[in-house]
Amino acid sequence: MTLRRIAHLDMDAFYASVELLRYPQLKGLPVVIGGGRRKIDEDLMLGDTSRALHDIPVSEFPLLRDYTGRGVITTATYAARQFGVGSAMGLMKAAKLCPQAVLLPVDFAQYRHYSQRFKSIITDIAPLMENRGVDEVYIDFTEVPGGQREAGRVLARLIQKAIFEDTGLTCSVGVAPNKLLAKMASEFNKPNGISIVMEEDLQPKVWPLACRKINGIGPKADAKLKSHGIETIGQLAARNPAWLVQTFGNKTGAWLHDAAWGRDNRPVVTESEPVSMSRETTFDRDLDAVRDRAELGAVFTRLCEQVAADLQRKGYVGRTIGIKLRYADFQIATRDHSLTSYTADAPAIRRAAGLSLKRAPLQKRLRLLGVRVGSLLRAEDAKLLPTEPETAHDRNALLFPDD
DNA sequence: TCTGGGGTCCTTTTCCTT
DNA sequence: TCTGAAGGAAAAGGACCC
Repeated sequence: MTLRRIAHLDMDAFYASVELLRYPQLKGLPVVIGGGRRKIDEDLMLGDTSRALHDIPVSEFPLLRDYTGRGVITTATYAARQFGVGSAMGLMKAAKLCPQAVLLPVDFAQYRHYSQRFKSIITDIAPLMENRGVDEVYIDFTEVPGGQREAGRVLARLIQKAIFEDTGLTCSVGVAPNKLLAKMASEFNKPNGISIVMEEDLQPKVWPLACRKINGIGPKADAKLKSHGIETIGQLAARNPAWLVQTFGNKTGAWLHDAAWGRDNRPVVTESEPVSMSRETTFDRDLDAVRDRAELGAVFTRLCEQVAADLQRKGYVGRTIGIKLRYADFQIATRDHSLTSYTADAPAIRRAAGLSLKRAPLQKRLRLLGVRVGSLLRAEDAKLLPTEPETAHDRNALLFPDD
């Protein structure tokens, strides 16, 4: 009998593990990987190619105590977590808790490299794989030879072993009848574990868990559930679906009910097209739209150039150009503007983004500025479309001088 | 000294057209 | 010509995830 068997594979402490492959001398020390400002890169003597990375003495690594500026922790090693520092914490706050921690810059190129490696190992064994970011995937075991043995445990073990032998990295795998349960299962046995969940495990294994463990229930939904006395998934499952729909809306209500009963028929999707691309940056200090006009204009232009370059490199064009502002008080405003034709051209994006920016409130000081291009189309598909000339109005829409 | 960056998806509001 | 309903697209905001 073929049962639907879906696996969720999650790399264990991915960023930190990759860094420790490069810098084994840091093993066991508190290490924090930081929300990257260039200063950390300058501090770390990566430019010195005369010696191997593993020969850099621990004493030469930058420390959290020496860091000044904005940013958050992306990952902290277990040794660092002992001091109470963890993901999403401000670096300045973390420096108080654990000043002696080594601070490494986020190195996405490196993580992407290892990401591609472990994913290609997986698809060699099981071709139906869905990407969920750098360190996570779903895999459809159902039709893979051996995918049914021990309800998926044998194949999960094989994949784990193949990844470890090639990269030295460990991962945790959950195998279940669907993505929802597989995602939960992969957390049951961390690190380097395998967890098998069957339909009949719902009540004993899943219902006692907090609602927050359902992928898709975040802090807001969890607080609302709690306000109605719903703490566990079992308590959620016990609620009348009509009441859930009435309280949370049509879509969310029905979804909450299904999720609590372990029902999910989403397929494993092997490829998908991007919907938008964006670039954003947090300033070293909050900027004033008037007084810091020149600086803002320069950053604005750079963001447009970056997102245009991203589009061109990946072969996409878009027609909805938007901006995002985060004010000093952390309020967010977005504005966007749809063009009549598709573009990946930096000046065109800059003009359209300028139109959007003109419509946003600029009284409060700004903490972050972002530029986004949406309604994407593959560049070669867009060539087939008729084009309309831009209007003079669009052309004259410069808010900030171009440097 | 709080709180990054890059995404997706959903809901609500607004605006335009019929 | 005015008004209102209905529906779709675009815009804005928010929740959530890695």
